[in-house]
Amino acid sequence: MTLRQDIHSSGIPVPCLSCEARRRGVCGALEPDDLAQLAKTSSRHNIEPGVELIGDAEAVDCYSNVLSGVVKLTKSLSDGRQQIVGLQFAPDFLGRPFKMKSAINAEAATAVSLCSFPRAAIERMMKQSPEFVHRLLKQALNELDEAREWMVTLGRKTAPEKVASFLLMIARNIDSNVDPAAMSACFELPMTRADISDFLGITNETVSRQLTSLRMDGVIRIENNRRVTVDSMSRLERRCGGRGAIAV
Amino acid sequence: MTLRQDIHSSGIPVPCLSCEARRRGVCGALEPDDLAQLAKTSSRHNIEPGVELIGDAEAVDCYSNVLSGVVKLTKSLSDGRQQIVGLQFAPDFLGRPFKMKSAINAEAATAVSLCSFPRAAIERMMKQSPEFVHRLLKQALNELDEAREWMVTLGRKTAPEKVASFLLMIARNIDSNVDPAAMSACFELPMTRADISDFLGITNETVSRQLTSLRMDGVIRIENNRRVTVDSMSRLERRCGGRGAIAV
DNA sequence: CGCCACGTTGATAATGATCAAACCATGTGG
DNA sequence: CCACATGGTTTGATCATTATCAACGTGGCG
Repeated sequence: MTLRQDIHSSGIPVPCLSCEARRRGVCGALEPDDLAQLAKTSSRHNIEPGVELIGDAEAVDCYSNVLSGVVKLTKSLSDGRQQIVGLQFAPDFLGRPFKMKSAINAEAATAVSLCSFPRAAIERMMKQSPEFVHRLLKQALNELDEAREWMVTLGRKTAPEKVASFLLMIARNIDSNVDPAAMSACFELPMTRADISDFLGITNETVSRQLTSLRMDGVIRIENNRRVTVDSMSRLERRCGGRGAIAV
Repeated sequence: MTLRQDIHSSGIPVPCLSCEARRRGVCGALEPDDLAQLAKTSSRHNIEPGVELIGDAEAVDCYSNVLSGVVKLTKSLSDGRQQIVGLQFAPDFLGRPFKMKSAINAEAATAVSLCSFPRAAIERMMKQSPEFVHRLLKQALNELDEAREWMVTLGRKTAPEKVASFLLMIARNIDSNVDPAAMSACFELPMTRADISDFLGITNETVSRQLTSLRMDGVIRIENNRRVTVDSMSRLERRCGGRGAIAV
């Protein structure tokens, strides 16, 4: 009864109540009315690792919130060389407004759950809720910052620095319960060595070598290929190359 | 007479009348009233090459439209390694909404003219004009696409491919009067070899070698270090590595 | 004139790619 | 249960690309 009343008074659709996308994602911009309208057309999906979500040069007919898991965004050259140009974690918004065709490929790196909306529903929401567009802008600018951060890594860091930077980034994104100042962290890598190499612009052999090098030096422990423990975050940080921004 | 009436009825501020930012930039989103309001606080500046526009970790107190020239956005590691993470041409919007401090450095690569607005004016415009936010989103997404395109270049292309890709990008951006299908193009490089190397994640020596290699092969001519003529666009394209997107 | 910043060219070294083989965990069918 | 295939991973040997170091050219400018 209390529950029903809560729902009634707040007007927030039940599946949205505990959704991360409402707390930190784009849905946080929406009034209960808008949210209810959007929720009517939404659908949840559980995706297996490796499944392609958006094909390159494919028409985009839906947008999604990432609720859990990791999605990798890739671009490929015609001779097969591939580059991962972004990773999306919950509660990121997946999809490219204003473009009919996607120029990138989205694929589930881990098991992923999505909350998907038809294209038209998102477009309507963009028309009727300025705050929603505002949120989309914020997310786009964050992704832009991240992309540029990785451009520095791709263009100017050595292989050891690249791998260290990658581990640090994953540690900070995957395990949100680990606070940034923590001494150590333990987590599952969300992708294979080959994926990591496509992310860092190096070969999987080099990734492997750098990981064993970090292991030999006692910076990390590798439990079973995927599971990694960082014993000393500060030592890992020191291997990421110079600080991103020049100290003031 | 007809002209005066146009101006009067449209109510567009005089300096904005022939401004590229109104035709293709963010100001195109604004109604005459908004435009007039914004124009009151705007100021134009001519900047010399090499002048820093936004310092890393510096408070951002104004936003600008690029009216002419090229602005380079850079990020640096503390040991001096530098990466150019973006180039802005007219009529791009310069500045990072929602953040007090810039994480990147903006510097005039060529002579640049700007139309600048105080921070508060832009924030007000974002509140009162949803269409303006809409445009900012579009620009941010375009910059994101470009950044990701360059991630592929940085991570997966060889030095010769990088230099060819760079020339192609410049040819397409600088000389907007050259239609994309043109056979040849002639333009001024907007930056030094060192800048180009910071953009491509290679050394200036390598840039130089690849340029002479292209010159030897008759793909380009180098008039005087800065001035370049591409004799055959198609041959240049063929040296950029596989097509960005896999053909359908 | 000679300085200075930028650019080119050459010789050598190092980083990371490539090729190849072995390894390991996992799942499958005899 | 074990042989065996499979995909991902590790490790080693060798090679290629590109960085580094150094010298020289060139054009503008006090």
